[in-house]
Amino acid sequence: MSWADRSERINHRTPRLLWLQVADDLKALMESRELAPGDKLPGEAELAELYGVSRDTIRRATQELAAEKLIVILHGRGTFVSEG
Amino acid sequence: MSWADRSERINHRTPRLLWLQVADDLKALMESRELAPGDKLPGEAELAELYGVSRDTIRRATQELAAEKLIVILHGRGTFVSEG
DNA sequence: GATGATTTGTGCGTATGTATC
DNA sequence: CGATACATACGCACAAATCAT
Repeated sequence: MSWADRSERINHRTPRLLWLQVADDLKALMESRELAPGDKLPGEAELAELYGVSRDTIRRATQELAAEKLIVILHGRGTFVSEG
Repeated sequence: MSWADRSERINHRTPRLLWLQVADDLKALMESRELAPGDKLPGEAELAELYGVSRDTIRRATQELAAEKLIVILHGRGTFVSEG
């Protein structure tokens, strides 16, 4: 997909955890197939900018998705949408 | 060692400081050699989850053990049980 | 092979807000 | 009130794995 600003997807003033909001948005992108299996996500630093949150928040979100096996995180390579 | 939940080692209802309880549990693991010299500890965030305490509490505990030279904390690398 | 850029892994320091003792 | 602790979040520095030149 073509990545543009996604900060409008994030509400900093609700009690809803930021990293959950990020995780949910990424899930929605995968469910709608805008993010397809095998696709590489932007780097953590870039995602942080796109969402307007810190890298820490991005990492919590991606680690949650990795625990759910929706994505795969590879050291030194990047983060990818799971195949199959 | 294989790290699993250690929250049962922590009693939140005693006046005993949480970080001391964590430090003592880590010491016990080292004395029993479940944690051997050179072993890498889980990251701060993971330890926080395993013990059911905050990262703040984990850091106080590890900094105490580092001051006692029982462990070595290396920026960007991790935390390791001291050799010898 | 060597070098530098990219990307994830990890720890450091700090801040805010809440709750409990 | 102050001390302790929790939860969340920010930004940074340094390390390690990988990739491109």
